[in-house]
Amino acid sequence: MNTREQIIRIADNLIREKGYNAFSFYDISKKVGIKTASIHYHFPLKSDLGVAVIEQHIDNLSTIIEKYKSKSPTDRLDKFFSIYVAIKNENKVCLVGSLASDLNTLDEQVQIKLKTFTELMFNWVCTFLDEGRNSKAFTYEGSPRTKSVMIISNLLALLQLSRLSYDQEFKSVIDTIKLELITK
Amino acid sequence: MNTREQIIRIADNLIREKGYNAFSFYDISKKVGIKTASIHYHFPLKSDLGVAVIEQHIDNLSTIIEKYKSKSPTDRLDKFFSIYVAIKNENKVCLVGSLASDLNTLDEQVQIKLKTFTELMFNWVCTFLDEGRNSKAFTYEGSPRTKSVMIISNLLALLQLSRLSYDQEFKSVIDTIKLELITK
DNA sequence: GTCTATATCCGGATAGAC
DNA sequence: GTCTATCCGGATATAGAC
Repeated sequence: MNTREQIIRIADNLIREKGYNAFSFYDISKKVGIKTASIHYHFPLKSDLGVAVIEQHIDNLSTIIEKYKSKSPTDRLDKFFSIYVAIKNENKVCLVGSLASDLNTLDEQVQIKLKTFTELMFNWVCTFLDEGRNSKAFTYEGSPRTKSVMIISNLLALLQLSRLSYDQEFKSVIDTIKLELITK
Repeated sequence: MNTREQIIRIADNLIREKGYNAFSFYDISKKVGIKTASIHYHFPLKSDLGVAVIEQHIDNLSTIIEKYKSKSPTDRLDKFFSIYVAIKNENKVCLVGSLASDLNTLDEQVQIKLKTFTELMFNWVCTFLDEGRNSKAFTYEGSPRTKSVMIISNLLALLQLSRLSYDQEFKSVIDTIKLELITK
């Protein structure tokens, strides 16, 4: 992994651990082992780094979507859950949840990129919820869009609340979402 | 409203608009019309102000809980929703959602107070969900605790996502939560 | 209770040498 | 591509006058 990629990876972790406005180039410099001025060579502005972090997430999710596009809605749902389980295991929050709270303080480019990423995630979930209902694999009230908002909301907020001592509920929420979708 | 209360009110709004680490004593000083040094007279440390903001929320919620304690579970559910609708109308996020993202950067006293407030909210929702199921007003899968986590998660994250262009879903999510709870 | 003045620190950002 | 050195602005916080 080259320096640029290292910086992105560390920034991503810091954003999801402490928040966008609480992480600094100095934090990164310590972990990468270069000076803050050198980080500016790769990313002139902090917002350039912010954009790059989100683009990395877009790339990763795009790869997952492509890889799972011919799998069953249930498989895609499980993959979706596994993304959040992984974040839970590192005791962080998801990127959207972290940046959404700071939205009004972000540069416009970062806001726009964040909206692109969020749309991608929503469209993916919406698609497999819709297919799943058409194929009778899933049952739920409301439109696929509304249901996707509800499920993504559950996972996003659950990560935030987990750090506030609602740890033990994480698994049961996922189980209940699946139960509601599949049994009825 | 005295100066101290004004400061708390403005800080609350700034936290839910920009995030804890993005608001400053200077922001408040402009709105109150006093200098930053004067704010330190009322709240020596920023964390003292943070604690006071949360305590204000605890007081407000306690009043609501008391006022609604003999009302029906459905009435209490509607009151619960109305809290988030009000926040939505001011285009902000809720206190817990805002502070949860920055949790690891908050002083211990602020973290502890935030946990107290979150517990109060959860216990309230949990109580009327439980009573509602016992009285056959509500039907749902899972424990009252799990369901309360799911519903609070929906609202908390919905406020965050609303600012990212999922505005039009706000009402339909609330409608769907009610539909799922009440019809089946 | 509010002010002026100031201390101190931290963070983003730039210039220019190597 | 990384360094040293530096600038600048912003933020918390304190001292002491009024």
